[in-house]
Order: sequence, then C-alpha cells, then structure tokens
Amino acid sequence: MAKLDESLLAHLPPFSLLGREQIREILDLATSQRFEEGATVYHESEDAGRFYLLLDGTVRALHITPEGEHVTALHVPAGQLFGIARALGRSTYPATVETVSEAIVLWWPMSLWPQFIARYEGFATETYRTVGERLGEMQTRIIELSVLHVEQRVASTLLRLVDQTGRKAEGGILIDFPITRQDLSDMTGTTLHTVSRLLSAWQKQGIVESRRKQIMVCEPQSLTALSTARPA
Amino acid sequence: MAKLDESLLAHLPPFSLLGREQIREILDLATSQRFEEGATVYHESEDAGRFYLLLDGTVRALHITPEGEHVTALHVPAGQLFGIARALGRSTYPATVETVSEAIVLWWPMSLWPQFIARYEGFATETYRTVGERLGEMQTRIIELSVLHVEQRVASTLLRLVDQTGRKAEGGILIDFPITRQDLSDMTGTTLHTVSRLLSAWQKQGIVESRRKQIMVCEPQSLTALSTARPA
DNA sequence: CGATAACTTGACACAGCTCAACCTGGGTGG
DNA sequence: CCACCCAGGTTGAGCTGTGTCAAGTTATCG
Repeated sequence: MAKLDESLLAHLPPFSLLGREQIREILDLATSQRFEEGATVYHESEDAGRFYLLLDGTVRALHITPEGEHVTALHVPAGQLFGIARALGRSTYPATVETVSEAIVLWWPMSLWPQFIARYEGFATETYRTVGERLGEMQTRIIELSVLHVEQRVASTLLRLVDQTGRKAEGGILIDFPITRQDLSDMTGTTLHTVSRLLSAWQKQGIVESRRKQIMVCEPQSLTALSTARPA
Repeated sequence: MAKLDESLLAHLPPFSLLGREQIREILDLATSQRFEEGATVYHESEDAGRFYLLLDGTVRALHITPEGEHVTALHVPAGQLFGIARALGRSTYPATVETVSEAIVLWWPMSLWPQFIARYEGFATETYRTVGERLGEMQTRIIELSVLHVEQRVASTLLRLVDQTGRKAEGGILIDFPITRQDLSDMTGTTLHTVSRLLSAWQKQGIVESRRKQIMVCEPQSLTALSTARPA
C-alpha cells in the first residue's frame, strides 16, 4: 500500500495536538479502504473489531427493524471518527453504517483503542466530544419526532443537511450527496409519498429545486419559517 | 453533615473496583442532598458545575421546547451517575433533570472530574458504559417514534418502565413511582387524552390497572403483543 | 432501448389530535 | 373535621394530517 501522507490527519481534531512522529506512527498502523456508494461498512451488533476515520465522503448510521424498515440515526461527515464502540463501553457496533457517497476510510484494529486513548494527547477528549455531539443530535431527533409535524420535521432535516454538507451552487445551496425521497423519509419517520408531495409543493413555491437524487435549497428562510410554524 | 457510610458506594459499578480507603476519600469529597418529588436538580444548558450520583429515588432527563411542551429523554434509576456532561466533552448540561419521586443524591464539583477519571480504577470505564447505554436507549426511542404507532409506543414504554423500576405487587407489577397520563404522553410523543383512552381500554381488558398517578401492569404478555402488532 | 429505480399524483380512510365538557379523589385551610 | 378546591383523569364529537393503495411518468444505466 502507498504510504499515507501526514497532512491527512494533522489538522483533524482528534490528532491536532500530536507531533509529526506520532502522526506517522498512527498512519503506519492504519489501513485505508475505499467503499462504493451505498456499500455497508459494518452491521449493527456485529463484533466491533475496528474503529474508523472517514477521510472522504459521507456515511450514515442506521437501524433496520425486524419488519425491514430503515431508520437513519445520523450522518457522519468527512473528518470524523466512527465505529467507536469502545468509547461507549460496548464490544459490538450500535448501528449499521453504510456509505452515502463513495467514501475513503482509515481503520485500526480495536485492540489499539486503549493505546490511542492513553498515548495520544487530545484523542480521548475529542472522541468524547464527538460522542457528546452525536448524543445531542439524537436528542434533537427525539424532540422533533415528539412534537413536530411531518412538514416541520422534513423542513428542519433539510436545513440540517444544508448546514452540515451544503455546497453553494447556482441559485441555492446544494445538498452535497445523493439523497432520495426514501432517504429523507427514513430520516424523518414518514413515507416517501409524503416527502414527495412536500418537495413538489415547495418547488412550486420556489423554496427548493429537486432532481432525481438531488435537492437544492433556494430559500432557507422559508424552510426555517415552515419548521417552526405553529400548526393550526 | 453526618459521615457517609462506605457501603453506600462500595457495590455500585463505578466504584466496585476501589478499596475502602479510596471510597472513604470519595465520600469525604461528596456532598449529599435531598430533593422533593418534582424538584429540579439542574436546567438544560446551565453551566455543568457538578456531577451527581443518584443514591435513592428516580430522576428523569427532559427537554422543554420553546412552546412549553415537555419531552422526556430518559429515566435514571437509583445507583447511576447523572449530570456527567464532562464525559461528553460538554461544559453545560444537555438536559433538565428533575426528580420523579423523592431523591437522595451525592454530588461532587465538576473540577474533580479529571481526578476521578484518572485516579479511580474502573470509574472511567463504567461511566462510558453508562453513556453507551443511554445512547442505546435514545436510539430505541428514535426507532420507536419513527416506525411505531402511538398504541405500540405506549405499550412498549410501559413495558420498559416495568422492566426498569417494576415492583411485584398484588395482581401484577407496579411501576414504582408516581406517573401521570401526561408523563406517559411526554415519553411517547402523544397527548394525555390518547394515553387516557388507551389505559381505559386496557383496563377493561384486564391488561393494566391504574389509579391516579399509579399504573400496575397485570398482563405484560398482552402489552408485548400490542407493542409488536402489525397495524392493519 | 428495454429495464428498472426514482419519483409523482390522485383517491380514500382512519389514527390520533383538538376542543369541550365533565368527573373525582385527596389534600388543606377555615 | 368537613367543605371546598383543583390537579389529575375521563369521555364524546368532529376534523385533519398523513398513511395506504393504486396507477402512472420519467430519468438513468447497462
């Protein structure tokens, strides 16, 4: 395998306090791997044998119910760790992870985890911060699912995606990975039909513009208004 | 303040690996405090100045929306740590915590946190396990809110409460703290009216028996069936 | 240039919300 | 100690948001 460049890690939060040599050390322990769009990295409740760093692309953590319904728990943007079951005192992965777009990852055997925590300054702190952030996201999801209507949930989910992965484009902000109505409905706990109707309606009003597997938000303020509107 | 007895902590997971002296040390640093039923221990986004151990009673973590709606995130049974913002890399509390019944807690200033993590064997591990468990609970909540109907959610919430805090009683298993229809609806993202209707119906079928602020489950199997039934 | 995955749209039904009116048990203060 | 108060609970009536069922259209890819 080609030697990995130190600049890959040096600026990422979990490693930002480390020197050249330590980064080199970490890279030499790592394996890099490429995944196709839609590939599964690991399955829920599988033995957590590796922890990962997402170098490029986006992945999502999801659950599949016994009835086969998909529930998307969260999205992980490039630059973050995932599969960090050990940080949660678990020996199995808590969710299935699959790639949303093509992805490049580094991974290490989980047996190195204690060493990473003990030896690399800032790694533990940043890891736990990441856990905290994800917990916060999940709380937001719970609150939204509990008190908001479908239209509001879809609106605020779109806003969150724009915020996390938006890319400026001609006439609006583009969500920077392929996303279907079904995906959006898995994130909001509704059906692809309802999402489709909402997007159609919003498109007529010029709030969004969507093609197949692609959504561009033209008027974020309108979505913000929709996401907080008092229903009735 | 009266000296606290070492047996209070010795058998609890975060401290189970520690010797007498270390437990003594920890107790001498602790402050004990009693809270009335329904008292607020701390508020969401408040500066996280202390971390807590719940010695007796039950507390719940909840969020209050700008519109004043309450969303219950989780329940903490006696013997667990809470308010452990630092374990999540946060400096503010992520939720409001209030007591469900009378509660006795110990607390320590958050400034001692790094010392607890570094010095007391097993404390870190157990803390992160607790975080992992709570994250798991939240995931379950998200899945349930996404794919289950109200009736199923209320049924499985009741089952969870029975499981976590159930006490064997004459004719069924009693949920061991005062709980209103409103509380249950805050946990399931519905209204107190719907919960009331469900409980009435279930009572007619002999599945539960409920008085004011009290619910007893007589036929857990029936609830299990309801919670997994394919709607339509 | 099929085949198929993604998407759209209409018609309809109903779970569960809202509004409203009413009970009731248990705590408390006069 | 008992009458009052009110938080907590019940139940009905009606409406509507959203799911379900169904039938179609349109991109994209091998």
